[in-house]
Amino acid sequence: MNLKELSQHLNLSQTTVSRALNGYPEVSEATRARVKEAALRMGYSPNARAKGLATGRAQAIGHVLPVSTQNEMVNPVFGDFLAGAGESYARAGYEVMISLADDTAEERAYRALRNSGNVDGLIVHAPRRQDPRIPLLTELGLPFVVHGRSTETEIPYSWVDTNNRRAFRRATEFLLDLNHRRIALINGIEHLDFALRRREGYAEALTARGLQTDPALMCSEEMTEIYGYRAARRMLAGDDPPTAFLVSSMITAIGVRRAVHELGLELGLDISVITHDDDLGYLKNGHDVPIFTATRSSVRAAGRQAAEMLLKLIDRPESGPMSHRFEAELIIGASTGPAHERMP
Amino acid sequence: MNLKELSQHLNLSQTTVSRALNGYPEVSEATRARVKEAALRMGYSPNARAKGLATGRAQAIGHVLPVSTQNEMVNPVFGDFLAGAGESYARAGYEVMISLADDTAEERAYRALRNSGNVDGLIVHAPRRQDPRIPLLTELGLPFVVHGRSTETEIPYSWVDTNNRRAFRRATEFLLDLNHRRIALINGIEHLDFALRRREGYAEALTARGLQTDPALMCSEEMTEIYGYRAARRMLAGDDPPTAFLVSSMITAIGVRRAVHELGLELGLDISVITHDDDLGYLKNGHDVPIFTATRSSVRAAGRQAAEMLLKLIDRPESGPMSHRFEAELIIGASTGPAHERMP
DNA sequence: CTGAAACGCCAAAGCGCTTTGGGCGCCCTT
DNA sequence: AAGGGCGCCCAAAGCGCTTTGGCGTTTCAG
Repeated sequence: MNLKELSQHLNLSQTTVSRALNGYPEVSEATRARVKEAALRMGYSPNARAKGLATGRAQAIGHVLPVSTQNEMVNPVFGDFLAGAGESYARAGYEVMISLADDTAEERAYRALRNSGNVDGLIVHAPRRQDPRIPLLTELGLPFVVHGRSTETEIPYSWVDTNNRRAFRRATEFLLDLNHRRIALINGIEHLDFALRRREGYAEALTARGLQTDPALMCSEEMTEIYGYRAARRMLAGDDPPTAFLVSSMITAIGVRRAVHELGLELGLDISVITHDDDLGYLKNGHDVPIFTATRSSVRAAGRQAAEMLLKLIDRPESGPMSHRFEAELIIGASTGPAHERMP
Repeated sequence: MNLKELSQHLNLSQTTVSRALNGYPEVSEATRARVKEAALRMGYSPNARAKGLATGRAQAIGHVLPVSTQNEMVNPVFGDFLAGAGESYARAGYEVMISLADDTAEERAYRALRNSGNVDGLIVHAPRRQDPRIPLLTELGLPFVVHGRSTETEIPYSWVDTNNRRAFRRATEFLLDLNHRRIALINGIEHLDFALRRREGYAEALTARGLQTDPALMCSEEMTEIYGYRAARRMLAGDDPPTAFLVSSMITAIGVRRAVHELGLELGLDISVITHDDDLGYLKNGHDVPIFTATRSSVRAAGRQAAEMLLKLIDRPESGPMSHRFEAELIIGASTGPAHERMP
């Protein structure tokens, strides 16, 4: 059932049927009702490609997930981000298109995506420092919102981000206030911008108290459970081990906890842990008593915000680069406590 | 840059340029080379919508994630499934389109998706018992592959699934062999088919040994960490508590472990736990020694398989309903041990 | 040397929709 | 009674691509 058939069935022109369906005023309410009823009854719904060709809009948003060869995993945070964004998209009648972009042919992929006309705008995930995608997309004139930011990118762009630096500075200060001096940082991959900022916040807090960062207490990898486990085991086995860990994700913190338990130590008593908490649907940080002391910032809310922003940007591109920064909340849980000496 | 411009630039017709680019034989290799070179140099890439209109194929696959109002979370397994499927899609030049389908207007949503022409086929996630989407999609003539199966659906359809029943039967038998008699089942939502089958496997194993299922030892909810924690706490606090848990996901098992530890009990010693393990990228079940005894089946592999199947089905629909069943592997980890009495 | 087949290319129609630029009645005004 | 305005509707062009049918030129067998 297409427009032509529907219009023939109604003895109306395609024009009139199209206008009736799309709410244009040039058609009487009587025929509009008649058309709508018939469309519903006969199960008519428009061909999105044809509509897109004619209007020049795809009614779809692209999400580009960088999947490099070393970094094959899809960030578990993505699902929640999408769930948040999806609400806004659905309300505005937009679809979601996912591109798993191999980062070897990045530029060509983005150019092709623009030319394809498949999307009206996109969300850029996992920005790096000086991310080349930002100037590229700006040049291509494709509206986009970055989830995160890109240090050392001079040109203006739209973004939604958490104040990662401040969150990790605060968390570090909290541990310092509890008299911890050997604080380890189990960070995400540091060519990603958020991880960089977290390290900076951590380092700032230490320096402000006259402490040095210790390379032996810092590591940077993909945020898996195993990574947290191994890093904690390794560091705790060293001489002059840390008394506290600052961890980049709940999943990784769970690995740290496993290592701590295996060594017969107790969280919050022998070893303190603060983690960042994205407030994922399937991994809530406790209900009444939080499991971990954490810097919490809902990735779902970020998704919602980014989507709203992008839709606005598509609607009125001149409304210029926008940005929104979420402040993370410091949640005090049972995984932190005052530092004290460990038995050797 | 579109076809017309490119062809004018080359002093060729659109026909010839199109054929040159798409590998048709009616054009000499000399001009083909010339055309390809120019296309590359001038950054030409086709408009997917126009191409789709003309060919009737969208070169895109839809993934429909049911997002009901109670069940707002996106299954964390989805990312890995997509990563697996994405490899196949990319190789065949297909894009991915996500629909977060509200299950209230399911039928209309699927009809509209078909009419929209946005996808050539789709993957159905989270099938339920007697899932109405299967007859609907069959009637619509849209190729699809179900990730999972649908009990009590009579018409044939294509699917990729894990042998959930057998996996949970084996796991239960393993616990029974270790002399456990009070075995709890912390299941996923049982209106989803996979959870149903798991419960059946569990019940079968018990009945085969002359044991009864005990409603107090069975529960069914969304597979979050908190759920595992609460269920385990509640059951362990009851009189005649379980000595073993059979858990539906790693995340939930982590919640169970947390509860067990909080009660001062030790996994594998006081309490045994077997979990299903989807082999997620960010949550590997150990490296040398598995954390949990588990029934493992890679959801990524399932994604790859489902994608291959769907692409084949799109290519030759008459190649009929296909199916592939993965057998889960029973991994023996440190979370299980012989049953013995607990101090009251 | 001729006719047919093969080759290399082109013009134009068509995919399903939107949108421009009218056109035809009818009512209201003057 | 004529003119203007408005409400309602239509025909046709166009979005960027593929594909059908055809046309001139070579090539090669008979």
